[in-house]
Amino acid sequence: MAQKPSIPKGTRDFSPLEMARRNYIFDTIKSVFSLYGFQQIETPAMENLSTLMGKYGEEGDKLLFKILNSGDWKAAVTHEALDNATIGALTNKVSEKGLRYDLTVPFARFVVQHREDIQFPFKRYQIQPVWRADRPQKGRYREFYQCDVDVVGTNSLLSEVELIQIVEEVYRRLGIRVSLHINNRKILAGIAEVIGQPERIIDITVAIDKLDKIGIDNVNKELLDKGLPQEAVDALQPILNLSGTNTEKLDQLEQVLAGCEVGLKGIEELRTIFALYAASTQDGNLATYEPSGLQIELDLCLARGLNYYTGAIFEVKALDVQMGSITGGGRYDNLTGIFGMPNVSGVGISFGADRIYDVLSELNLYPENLQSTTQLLFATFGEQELLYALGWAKALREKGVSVEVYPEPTKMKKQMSYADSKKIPFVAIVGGDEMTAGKVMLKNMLSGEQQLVTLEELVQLV
RNA sequence: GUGGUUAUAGCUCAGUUGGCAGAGCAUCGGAUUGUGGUUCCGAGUGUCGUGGGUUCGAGCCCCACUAUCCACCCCA
Repeated sequence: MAQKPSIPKGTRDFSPLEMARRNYIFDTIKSVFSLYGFQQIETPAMENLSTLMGKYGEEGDKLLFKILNSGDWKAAVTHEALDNATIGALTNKVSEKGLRYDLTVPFARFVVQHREDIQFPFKRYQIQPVWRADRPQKGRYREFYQCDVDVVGTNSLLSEVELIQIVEEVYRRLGIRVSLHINNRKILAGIAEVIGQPERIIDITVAIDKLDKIGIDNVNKELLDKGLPQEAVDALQPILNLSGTNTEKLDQLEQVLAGCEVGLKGIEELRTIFALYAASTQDGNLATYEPSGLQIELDLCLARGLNYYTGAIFEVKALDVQMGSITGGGRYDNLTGIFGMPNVSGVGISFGADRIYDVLSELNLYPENLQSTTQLLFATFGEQELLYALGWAKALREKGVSVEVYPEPTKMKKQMSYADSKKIPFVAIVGGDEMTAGKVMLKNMLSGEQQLVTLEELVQLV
Protein backbone atom coordinates (compact mmCIF):
# COMPACT_ATOMS: atom_id res chain seq x y z
CA MET A 1 0.00 0.00 0.00
CA ALA A 2 2.42 2.61 1.15
CA GLN A 3 4.89 1.62 -1.55
CA LYS A 4 2.43 2.06 -4.39
CA PRO A 5 3.62 4.62 -6.93
CA SER A 6 1.75 7.89 -7.02
CA ILE A 7 1.50 11.16 -8.89
CA PRO A 8 1.93 14.69 -7.57
CA LYS A 9 -0.85 16.35 -5.66
CA GLY A 10 -3.48 17.94 -7.84
CA THR A 11 -2.59 15.95 -10.96
CA ARG A 12 -4.57 13.11 -12.50
CA ASP A 13 -4.31 10.09 -14.77
CA PHE A 14 -6.98 9.73 -17.43
CA SER A 15 -8.39 6.30 -18.22
CA PRO A 16 -9.64 5.35 -21.72
CA LEU A 17 -13.20 6.18 -20.65
CA GLU A 18 -12.15 9.51 -19.20
CA MET A 19 -10.17 10.35 -22.33
CA ALA A 20 -13.15 9.52 -24.51
CA ARG A 21 -15.23 11.94 -22.45
CA ARG A 22 -12.56 14.62 -22.40
CA ASN A 23 -12.15 14.36 -26.15
CA TYR A 24 -15.89 14.74 -26.50
CA ILE A 25 -15.58 18.06 -24.66
CA PHE A 26 -12.54 19.19 -26.61
CA ASP A 27 -14.07 18.20 -29.95
CA THR A 28 -17.28 20.04 -29.16
CA ILE A 29 -15.43 23.18 -28.18
CA LYS A 30 -13.07 23.01 -31.15
CA SER A 31 -15.82 22.59 -33.67
CA VAL A 32 -17.63 25.67 -32.34
CA PHE A 33 -14.40 27.69 -32.36
CA SER A 34 -13.85 26.74 -35.99
CA LEU A 35 -17.35 27.89 -36.90
CA TYR A 36 -16.25 31.41 -35.99
CA GLY A 37 -12.96 31.22 -37.86
CA PHE A 38 -10.60 30.76 -34.95
CA GLN A 39 -7.40 28.85 -35.69
CA GLN A 40 -5.41 26.70 -33.32
CA ILE A 41 -1.91 27.39 -32.02
CA GLU A 42 0.23 25.85 -29.32
CA THR A 43 2.96 27.29 -27.14
CA PRO A 44 5.54 25.54 -24.94
CA ALA A 45 4.69 24.23 -21.49
CA MET A 46 7.52 26.34 -20.09
CA GLU A 47 8.11 30.02 -20.59
CA ASN A 48 10.86 32.30 -19.42
CA LEU A 49 10.05 33.51 -15.95
CA SER A 50 10.49 37.07 -17.15
CA THR A 51 7.50 36.49 -19.42
CA LEU A 52 5.30 35.16 -16.62
CA MET A 53 6.28 37.12 -13.52
CA GLY A 54 4.28 40.17 -12.59
CA LYS A 55 1.36 39.46 -14.94
CA TYR A 56 -0.99 37.84 -12.46
CA GLY A 57 -0.53 39.99 -9.41
CA GLU A 58 1.29 39.06 -6.25
CA GLU A 59 -0.78 35.93 -5.65
CA GLY A 60 -0.17 34.70 -9.15
CA ASP A 61 3.60 34.99 -8.85
CA LYS A 62 3.47 32.77 -5.79
CA LEU A 63 1.42 30.17 -7.64
CA LEU A 64 3.86 29.85 -10.54
CA PHE A 65 5.68 26.55 -10.80
CA LYS A 66 9.33 27.42 -11.28
CA ILE A 67 11.87 25.17 -12.95
CA LEU A 68 15.25 24.71 -11.35
CA ASN A 69 18.09 25.66 -13.69
CA SER A 70 19.93 22.80 -15.32
CA GLY A 71 23.55 22.09 -14.49
CA ASP A 72 25.30 23.61 -11.53
CA TRP A 73 22.55 25.94 -10.38
CA LYS A 74 24.14 26.00 -6.95
CA ALA A 75 27.14 27.93 -8.33
CA ALA A 76 25.04 31.08 -8.59
CA VAL A 77 24.17 31.03 -4.90
CA THR A 78 26.74 32.44 -2.54
CA HIS A 79 26.54 31.84 1.18
CA GLU A 80 25.98 35.51 1.61
CA ALA A 81 23.03 35.51 -0.77
CA LEU A 82 21.57 32.48 0.96
CA ASP A 83 21.56 34.34 4.24
CA ASN A 84 20.54 37.77 3.06
CA ALA A 85 18.64 37.64 -0.21
CA THR A 86 14.84 37.56 -0.35
CA ILE A 87 13.14 34.42 -1.63
CA GLY A 88 12.37 36.26 -4.86
CA ALA A 89 15.94 37.32 -5.45
CA LEU A 90 17.19 33.85 -4.64
CA THR A 91 14.64 32.28 -6.98
CA ASN A 92 15.86 34.47 -9.80
CA LYS A 93 19.35 33.07 -9.36
CA VAL A 94 18.43 29.39 -9.51
CA SER A 95 15.43 29.46 -11.84
CA GLU A 96 14.86 31.23 -15.12
CA LYS A 97 11.96 29.18 -16.51
CA GLY A 98 8.49 28.38 -15.27
CA LEU A 99 5.42 26.40 -16.27
CA ARG A 100 2.74 28.53 -17.87
CA TYR A 101 0.02 29.74 -15.52
CA ASP A 102 -2.56 30.43 -18.19
CA LEU A 103 -2.74 30.65 -21.97
CA THR A 104 -3.44 34.36 -22.33
CA VAL A 105 -0.04 35.71 -21.33
CA PRO A 106 1.89 33.21 -23.47
CA PHE A 107 -0.47 34.20 -26.28
CA ALA A 108 0.36 37.87 -25.81
CA ARG A 109 4.04 36.91 -25.95
CA PHE A 110 3.33 34.92 -29.12
CA VAL A 111 1.61 37.85 -30.79
CA VAL A 112 4.45 40.23 -30.06
CA GLN A 113 7.13 37.75 -31.03
CA HIS A 114 5.48 36.85 -34.34
CA ARG A 115 3.88 40.16 -35.17
CA GLU A 116 5.35 40.26 -38.67
CA ASP A 117 3.65 37.00 -39.59
CA ILE A 118 0.26 37.75 -38.08
CA GLN A 119 -2.69 39.17 -39.97
CA PHE A 120 -4.83 41.28 -37.64
CA PRO A 121 -7.42 40.89 -36.32
CA PHE A 122 -5.91 37.61 -35.20
CA LYS A 123 -8.37 34.97 -34.02
CA ARG A 124 -6.73 32.04 -32.33
CA TYR A 125 -7.69 29.25 -30.00
CA GLN A 126 -5.44 27.17 -27.83
CA ILE A 127 -6.19 24.03 -25.84
CA GLN A 128 -3.36 23.07 -23.53
CA PRO A 129 -2.66 22.30 -19.89
CA VAL A 130 -1.62 25.02 -17.46
CA TRP A 131 -0.10 24.63 -14.01
CA ARG A 132 -0.71 26.39 -10.74
CA ALA A 133 0.96 25.65 -7.41
CA ASP A 134 -2.38 25.97 -5.70
CA ARG A 135 -3.73 23.78 -2.96
CA PRO A 136 -6.10 21.39 -4.73
CA GLN A 137 -9.76 21.02 -3.79
CA LYS A 138 -13.04 20.40 -5.52
CA GLY A 139 -12.86 21.62 -9.11
CA ARG A 140 -9.34 22.86 -8.57
CA TYR A 141 -6.28 21.10 -9.87
CA ARG A 142 -2.58 21.83 -10.14
CA GLU A 143 -2.53 20.70 -13.74
CA PHE A 144 -5.61 21.45 -15.77
CA TYR A 145 -6.63 22.27 -19.31
CA GLN A 146 -7.82 25.60 -20.55
CA CYS A 147 -9.51 26.15 -23.89
CA ASP A 148 -8.82 29.77 -24.79
CA VAL A 149 -10.32 31.77 -27.64
CA ASP A 150 -9.00 35.25 -28.19
CA VAL A 151 -9.18 37.87 -30.86
CA VAL A 152 -6.55 40.59 -30.83
CA GLY A 153 -6.06 43.63 -32.98
CA THR A 154 -9.54 45.06 -32.99
CA ASN A 155 -11.55 47.24 -30.63
CA SER A 156 -14.83 46.11 -32.10
CA LEU A 157 -17.36 45.00 -29.54
CA LEU A 158 -18.55 42.50 -32.09
CA SER A 159 -15.73 40.34 -30.78
CA GLU A 160 -17.32 40.29 -27.34
CA VAL A 161 -20.61 39.32 -28.92
CA GLU A 162 -18.99 36.48 -30.89
CA LEU A 163 -17.51 35.14 -27.69
CA ILE A 164 -20.92 35.24 -26.02
CA GLN A 165 -22.37 33.37 -28.98
CA ILE A 166 -19.59 30.80 -28.70
CA VAL A 167 -20.35 30.31 -25.02
CA GLU A 168 -24.01 29.89 -25.84
CA GLU A 169 -23.37 27.34 -28.59
CA VAL A 170 -20.78 25.28 -26.72
CA TYR A 171 -23.02 24.82 -23.70
CA ARG A 172 -26.07 24.23 -25.87
CA ARG A 173 -24.21 21.38 -27.56
CA LEU A 174 -22.97 19.97 -24.27
CA GLY A 175 -26.43 20.22 -22.76
CA ILE A 176 -25.37 22.29 -19.75
CA ARG A 177 -27.69 25.05 -18.58
CA VAL A 178 -25.57 28.08 -17.74
CA SER A 179 -25.82 31.71 -16.85
CA LEU A 180 -23.38 34.24 -18.19
CA HIS A 181 -22.44 37.06 -15.87
CA ILE A 182 -21.07 40.17 -17.47
CA ASN A 183 -19.57 43.33 -16.12
CA ASN A 184 -17.13 45.98 -17.25
CA ARG A 185 -13.92 47.03 -15.59
CA LYS A 186 -14.56 50.61 -16.66
CA ILE A 187 -17.76 50.62 -14.63
CA LEU A 188 -15.87 49.29 -11.62
CA ALA A 189 -13.27 52.01 -12.11
CA GLY A 190 -16.08 54.55 -12.41
CA ILE A 191 -17.62 53.35 -9.17
CA ALA A 192 -14.29 53.67 -7.38
CA GLU A 193 -13.94 57.17 -8.78
CA VAL A 194 -17.46 58.26 -7.85
CA ILE A 195 -17.05 57.21 -4.24
CA GLY A 196 -13.77 59.06 -4.13
CA GLN A 197 -11.41 56.09 -3.92
CA PRO A 198 -10.07 55.64 -7.44
CA GLU A 199 -6.82 54.02 -6.35
CA ARG A 200 -8.60 51.46 -4.15
CA ILE A 201 -10.32 49.78 -7.08
CA ILE A 202 -8.71 46.41 -6.43
CA ASP A 203 -9.71 46.25 -2.77
CA ILE A 204 -13.20 47.35 -3.66
CA THR A 205 -13.71 44.85 -6.44
CA VAL A 206 -12.26 41.97 -4.46
CA ALA A 207 -14.64 42.73 -1.63
CA ILE A 208 -17.83 43.18 -3.65
CA ASP A 209 -16.93 40.09 -5.65
CA LYS A 210 -17.92 38.15 -2.54
CA LEU A 211 -21.32 39.80 -2.19
CA ASP A 212 -23.47 36.78 -3.00
CA LYS A 213 -21.25 34.54 -0.90
CA ILE A 214 -20.87 36.41 2.37
CA GLY A 215 -23.66 38.99 2.22
CA ILE A 216 -23.70 42.76 2.13
CA ASP A 217 -22.89 43.26 5.81
CA ASN A 218 -19.69 41.26 5.62
CA VAL A 219 -18.70 43.04 2.43
CA ASN A 220 -19.10 46.38 4.14
CA LYS A 221 -17.12 45.11 7.09
CA GLU A 222 -14.31 43.93 4.85
CA LEU A 223 -14.22 47.30 3.07
CA LEU A 224 -13.96 49.14 6.37
CA ASP A 225 -11.28 46.71 7.55
CA LYS A 226 -9.31 47.50 4.41
CA GLY A 227 -9.30 51.13 5.51
CA LEU A 228 -12.02 52.62 3.34
CA PRO A 229 -13.76 55.61 4.93
CA GLN A 230 -17.35 55.16 6.08
CA GLU A 231 -18.60 57.76 3.55
CA ALA A 232 -17.16 55.77 0.69
CA VAL A 233 -18.81 52.57 1.91
CA ASP A 234 -22.09 54.42 2.30
CA ALA A 235 -21.77 55.82 -1.20
CA LEU A 236 -21.33 52.30 -2.47
CA GLN A 237 -24.61 50.96 -1.05
CA PRO A 238 -26.99 52.11 -3.81
CA ILE A 239 -24.71 50.46 -6.34
CA LEU A 240 -24.67 47.15 -4.52
CA ASN A 241 -28.45 47.22 -4.29
CA LEU A 242 -29.15 47.69 -7.99
CA SER A 243 -31.98 45.51 -9.23
CA GLY A 244 -34.20 44.83 -12.19
CA THR A 245 -33.44 43.88 -15.76
CA ASN A 246 -30.07 44.57 -17.29
CA THR A 247 -31.50 47.64 -18.99
CA GLU A 248 -32.94 48.94 -15.77
CA LYS A 249 -29.68 48.36 -13.95
CA LEU A 250 -27.77 50.25 -16.61
CA ASP A 251 -30.24 53.12 -16.43
CA GLN A 252 -29.86 53.35 -12.67
CA LEU A 253 -26.10 53.13 -12.97
CA GLU A 254 -26.07 55.92 -15.48
CA GLN A 255 -27.59 58.19 -12.83
CA VAL A 256 -25.05 57.15 -10.22
CA LEU A 257 -22.09 57.51 -12.53
CA ALA A 258 -23.23 60.72 -14.19
CA GLY A 259 -20.26 62.91 -14.97
CA CYS A 260 -17.79 60.09 -14.62
CA GLU A 261 -16.32 59.64 -18.05
CA VAL A 262 -14.80 56.20 -17.69
CA GLY A 263 -17.88 54.78 -15.98
CA LEU A 264 -20.21 56.07 -18.68
CA LYS A 265 -17.93 54.59 -21.30
CA GLY A 266 -18.28 51.23 -19.63
CA ILE A 267 -22.06 51.53 -19.58
CA GLU A 268 -22.06 52.48 -23.23
CA GLU A 269 -19.94 49.43 -24.08
CA LEU A 270 -22.29 47.09 -22.31
CA ARG A 271 -25.32 48.66 -23.97
CA THR A 272 -23.69 48.12 -27.34
CA ILE A 273 -22.82 44.51 -26.52
CA PHE A 274 -26.37 43.77 -25.39
CA ALA A 275 -27.81 45.43 -28.48
CA LEU A 276 -25.51 43.59 -30.87
CA TYR A 277 -26.22 40.30 -29.18
CA ALA A 278 -29.95 40.89 -29.27
CA ALA A 279 -29.71 41.77 -32.94
CA SER A 280 -27.87 38.54 -33.60
CA THR A 281 -30.57 36.35 -32.14
CA GLN A 282 -33.51 35.71 -34.41
CA ASP A 283 -36.11 36.73 -31.90
CA GLY A 284 -33.93 39.40 -30.40
CA ASN A 285 -35.61 42.46 -29.00
CA LEU A 286 -33.52 45.58 -29.26
CA ALA A 287 -35.77 47.49 -26.89
CA THR A 288 -35.21 45.33 -23.85
CA TYR A 289 -31.73 43.92 -24.38
CA GLU A 290 -33.00 40.68 -22.88
CA PRO A 291 -32.26 38.12 -25.53
CA SER A 292 -33.92 34.77 -25.11
CA GLY A 293 -31.09 32.49 -26.10
CA LEU A 294 -28.74 32.68 -23.17
CA GLN A 295 -29.36 33.97 -19.71
CA ILE A 296 -27.08 36.99 -19.56
CA GLU A 297 -26.94 38.89 -16.35
CA LEU A 298 -25.29 42.17 -15.66
CA ASP A 299 -23.48 41.46 -12.42
CA LEU A 300 -21.69 44.39 -10.84
CA CYS A 301 -20.20 42.06 -8.26
CA LEU A 302 -18.22 40.29 -10.93
CA ALA A 303 -14.64 41.49 -10.66
CA ARG A 304 -12.22 38.74 -11.71
CA GLY A 305 -8.77 38.75 -10.26
CA LEU A 306 -6.48 38.88 -13.25
CA ASN A 307 -5.57 42.50 -13.35
CA TYR A 308 -4.91 42.88 -17.06
CA TYR A 309 -8.62 43.21 -17.90
CA THR A 310 -9.75 46.69 -18.92
CA GLY A 311 -13.19 46.36 -20.51
CA ALA A 312 -15.98 43.81 -20.51
CA ILE A 313 -15.46 40.82 -18.24
CA PHE A 314 -17.36 37.53 -18.33
CA GLU A 315 -17.90 34.57 -16.15
CA VAL A 316 -20.06 31.51 -16.81
CA LYS A 317 -21.57 29.29 -14.16
CA ALA A 318 -23.50 26.06 -14.45
CA LEU A 319 -27.04 26.46 -13.18
CA ASP A 320 -27.53 22.90 -11.94
CA VAL A 321 -24.23 22.19 -10.18
CA GLN A 322 -22.41 23.80 -7.31
CA MET A 323 -19.08 24.63 -8.91
CA GLY A 324 -16.78 27.59 -9.45
CA SER A 325 -16.99 29.36 -12.77
CA ILE A 326 -16.49 27.06 -15.75
CA THR A 327 -15.63 29.79 -18.24
CA GLY A 328 -14.27 33.27 -17.82
CA GLY A 329 -12.56 36.07 -19.68
CA GLY A 330 -12.66 39.64 -20.77
CA ARG A 331 -11.09 42.43 -22.74
CA TYR A 332 -7.53 43.50 -22.15
CA ASP A 333 -6.42 46.67 -23.91
CA ASN A 334 -2.73 46.52 -23.45
CA LEU A 335 -1.48 43.07 -22.59
CA THR A 336 0.98 43.11 -25.47
CA GLY A 337 2.22 46.47 -24.26
CA ILE A 338 4.10 44.72 -21.50
CA PHE A 339 6.08 42.96 -24.19
CA GLY A 340 6.76 46.14 -26.13
CA MET A 341 3.87 46.25 -28.56
CA PRO A 342 1.38 48.90 -27.47
CA ASN A 343 -2.12 49.68 -28.72
CA VAL A 344 -3.21 46.14 -29.50
CA SER A 345 -6.53 45.42 -27.88
CA GLY A 346 -7.66 41.89 -27.33
CA VAL A 347 -10.59 40.04 -25.86
CA GLY A 348 -10.82 36.39 -24.97
CA ILE A 349 -12.39 33.73 -22.84
CA SER A 350 -11.24 30.48 -21.40
CA PHE A 351 -13.28 27.31 -21.03
CA GLY A 352 -12.23 25.23 -18.03
CA ALA A 353 -12.31 21.76 -19.54
CA ASP A 354 -11.74 19.97 -16.25
CA ARG A 355 -14.60 21.71 -14.50
CA ILE A 356 -16.84 21.13 -17.49
CA TYR A 357 -15.88 17.47 -17.18
CA ASP A 358 -16.90 17.46 -13.53
CA VAL A 359 -20.18 19.20 -14.33
CA LEU A 360 -21.05 16.73 -17.09
CA SER A 361 -20.18 13.86 -14.75
CA GLU A 362 -22.36 15.14 -11.96
CA LEU A 363 -25.28 15.69 -14.30
CA ASN A 364 -24.69 12.45 -16.18
CA LEU A 365 -24.81 14.21 -19.52
CA TYR A 366 -22.34 12.16 -21.54
CA PRO A 367 -23.57 10.52 -24.72
CA GLU A 368 -23.80 6.73 -24.34
CA ASN A 369 -21.65 5.57 -27.21
CA LEU A 370 -18.43 7.48 -26.58
CA GLN A 371 -16.25 4.55 -25.73
CA SER A 372 -16.24 1.83 -28.35
CA THR A 373 -13.76 2.35 -31.12
CA THR A 374 -13.32 -1.24 -32.26
CA GLN A 375 -16.10 -2.41 -34.54
CA LEU A 376 -15.20 -6.09 -34.82
CA LEU A 377 -13.16 -8.62 -32.86
CA PHE A 378 -11.84 -11.89 -34.28
CA ALA A 379 -12.03 -14.71 -31.75
CA THR A 380 -10.17 -17.87 -32.71
CA PHE A 381 -9.75 -21.48 -31.61
CA GLY A 382 -6.17 -22.21 -32.68
CA GLU A 383 -2.96 -20.98 -34.25
CA GLN A 384 -4.17 -21.78 -37.80
CA GLU A 385 -7.38 -19.84 -37.24
CA LEU A 386 -5.41 -16.94 -35.82
CA LEU A 387 -3.38 -16.63 -39.02
CA TYR A 388 -6.57 -16.94 -41.07
CA ALA A 389 -8.16 -14.11 -39.04
CA LEU A 390 -5.08 -11.95 -39.55
CA GLY A 391 -5.66 -11.95 -43.30
CA TRP A 392 -9.31 -11.04 -42.91
CA ALA A 393 -8.46 -8.27 -40.46
CA LYS A 394 -6.05 -6.69 -42.93
CA ALA A 395 -8.66 -6.75 -45.67
CA LEU A 396 -11.26 -5.18 -43.39
CA ARG A 397 -8.92 -2.45 -42.21
CA GLU A 398 -8.25 -1.52 -45.83
CA LYS A 399 -12.00 -0.96 -46.07
CA GLY A 400 -11.75 1.38 -43.09
CA VAL A 401 -13.24 -0.94 -40.47
CA SER A 402 -11.69 -0.88 -36.97
CA VAL A 403 -10.73 -4.46 -36.26
CA GLU A 404 -9.00 -6.31 -33.48
CA VAL A 405 -7.72 -9.86 -33.47
CA TYR A 406 -7.60 -11.45 -30.04
CA PRO A 407 -3.87 -12.13 -29.78
CA GLU A 408 -4.07 -15.71 -28.54
CA PRO A 409 -6.52 -18.55 -29.13
CA THR A 410 -7.60 -18.98 -25.54
CA LYS A 411 -10.98 -20.07 -24.27
CA MET A 412 -13.89 -18.63 -26.19
CA LYS A 413 -15.41 -17.37 -22.96
CA LYS A 414 -12.40 -15.17 -22.29
CA GLN A 415 -12.36 -13.77 -25.79
CA MET A 416 -16.07 -13.01 -25.66
CA SER A 417 -15.71 -11.32 -22.29
CA TYR A 418 -13.02 -9.12 -23.75
CA ALA A 419 -15.32 -8.04 -26.55
CA ASP A 420 -18.09 -7.44 -24.09
CA SER A 421 -16.08 -5.30 -21.71
CA LYS A 422 -14.79 -3.17 -24.59
CA LYS A 423 -18.31 -2.86 -25.95
CA ILE A 424 -17.25 -4.23 -29.33
CA PRO A 425 -20.50 -4.68 -31.27
CA PHE A 426 -19.44 -7.62 -33.51
CA VAL A 427 -17.36 -10.77 -32.94
CA ALA A 428 -16.19 -12.98 -35.80
CA ILE A 429 -15.60 -16.51 -34.55
CA VAL A 430 -13.08 -18.58 -36.48
CA GLY A 431 -12.83 -22.37 -36.06
CA GLY A 432 -11.94 -25.29 -38.31
CA ASP A 433 -15.38 -25.49 -39.93
CA GLU A 434 -15.43 -21.80 -40.80
CA MET A 435 -11.94 -21.98 -42.29
CA THR A 436 -12.89 -24.94 -44.47
CA ALA A 437 -15.93 -23.05 -45.70
CA GLY A 438 -13.92 -19.89 -46.30
CA LYS A 439 -16.22 -17.99 -43.97
CA VAL A 440 -16.48 -16.77 -40.38
CA MET A 441 -19.24 -16.97 -37.80
CA LEU A 442 -20.36 -13.38 -37.27
CA LYS A 443 -22.03 -12.69 -33.97
CA ASN A 444 -23.95 -9.54 -33.15
CA MET A 445 -23.15 -8.88 -29.51
CA LEU A 446 -26.27 -6.82 -28.93
CA SER A 447 -28.86 -9.19 -30.34
CA GLY A 448 -26.92 -12.42 -29.85
CA GLU A 449 -27.73 -13.49 -33.41
CA GLN A 450 -25.05 -15.15 -35.48
CA GLN A 451 -24.57 -16.28 -39.05
CA LEU A 452 -21.94 -17.76 -41.36
CA VAL A 453 -20.68 -15.07 -43.73
CA THR A 454 -18.07 -14.50 -46.45
CA LEU A 455 -15.63 -11.59 -46.38
CA GLU A 456 -17.78 -9.60 -48.78
CA GLU A 457 -20.88 -10.14 -46.67
CA LEU A 458 -18.92 -9.21 -43.56
CA VAL A 459 -17.92 -5.84 -45.01
CA GLN A 460 -21.57 -5.15 -45.75
CA LEU A 461 -22.76 -6.09 -42.29
CA VAL A 462 -20.37 -4.22 -40.00
C1' G B 1 -0.26 30.57 3.53
C1' U B 2 -4.83 29.34 7.33
C1' G B 3 -8.55 25.80 9.32
C1' G B 4 -10.81 21.07 9.34
C1' U B 5 -11.69 15.74 7.33
C1' U B 6 -10.11 11.07 6.26
C1' A B 7 -6.32 6.95 5.84
C1' U B 8 -8.53 -1.00 6.68
C1' A B 9 -8.40 -6.19 0.27
C1' G B 10 -7.55 -4.15 -6.73
C1' C B 11 -12.16 -0.45 -5.83
C1' U B 12 -16.15 1.50 -2.35
C1' C B 13 -16.39 1.08 2.59
C1' A B 14 -18.12 -1.64 7.66
C1' G B 15 -15.38 -2.95 12.06
C1' U B 16 -19.58 -2.17 18.83
C1' U B 17 -16.63 -0.86 25.92
C1' G B 18 -9.62 -2.06 23.46
C1' G B 19 -10.09 -9.10 22.85
C1' C B 20 -9.30 -14.37 16.20
C1' A B 21 -9.47 -8.98 9.98
C1' G B 22 -15.06 -8.23 7.51
C1' A B 23 -18.95 -7.10 3.43
C1' G B 24 -20.29 -5.54 -1.48
C1' C B 25 -18.22 -4.80 -6.16
C1' A B 26 -14.15 -6.28 -9.24
C1' U B 27 -10.84 -10.50 -10.36
C1' C B 28 -10.03 -15.79 -11.02
C1' G B 29 -12.05 -20.98 -11.30
C1' G B 30 -16.38 -24.10 -12.09
C1' A B 31 -21.71 -25.17 -13.63
C1' U B 32 -21.13 -24.85 -19.82
C1' U B 33 -14.30 -29.12 -23.65
C1' G B 34 -17.41 -23.74 -29.81
C1' U B 35 -20.01 -18.31 -27.26
C1' G B 36 -20.17 -12.56 -23.70
C1' G B 37 -23.67 -9.56 -21.09
C1' U B 38 -28.12 -12.39 -16.87
C1' U B 39 -28.08 -16.73 -13.00
C1' C B 40 -25.92 -20.38 -9.51
C1' C B 41 -21.56 -22.55 -6.87
C1' G B 42 -16.54 -21.93 -5.27
C1' A B 43 -11.59 -19.39 -4.41
C1' G B 44 -7.74 -15.85 -3.38
C1' U B 45 -5.87 -11.37 -1.49
C1' G B 46 -4.15 -7.39 3.98
C1' U B 47 3.05 -4.09 6.83
C1' C B 48 -5.17 -1.89 9.11
C1' G B 49 -0.77 5.17 5.82
C1' U B 50 4.49 5.59 8.55
C1' G B 51 7.07 5.92 13.25
C1' G B 52 6.70 6.06 18.38
C1' G B 53 3.73 5.74 23.15
C1' U B 54 -0.16 3.69 26.77
C1' U B 55 -1.81 -1.54 27.74
C1' C B 56 -1.50 -8.42 29.55
C1' G B 57 -3.51 -7.18 24.70
C1' A B 58 -4.29 -1.56 19.86
C1' G B 59 -7.52 -1.30 13.32
C1' C B 60 -9.82 1.24 17.75
C1' C B 61 -6.78 5.40 22.92
C1' C B 62 -2.37 9.31 22.92
C1' C B 63 1.80 11.97 20.17
C1' A B 64 4.54 13.07 15.77
C1' C B 65 5.04 12.61 10.57
C1' U B 66 3.19 11.70 5.64
C1' A B 67 -0.66 11.47 2.27
C1' U B 68 -5.75 12.73 1.14
C1' C B 69 -10.13 15.34 0.54
C1' C B 70 -12.98 19.73 1.93
C1' A B 71 -13.32 24.96 3.18
C1' C B 72 -10.84 29.91 3.33
C1' C B 73 -7.40 33.11 0.35
C1' C B 74 -7.30 33.07 -4.83
C1' C B 75 -9.04 31.00 -9.16
C1' A B 76 -10.73 27.48 -14.55
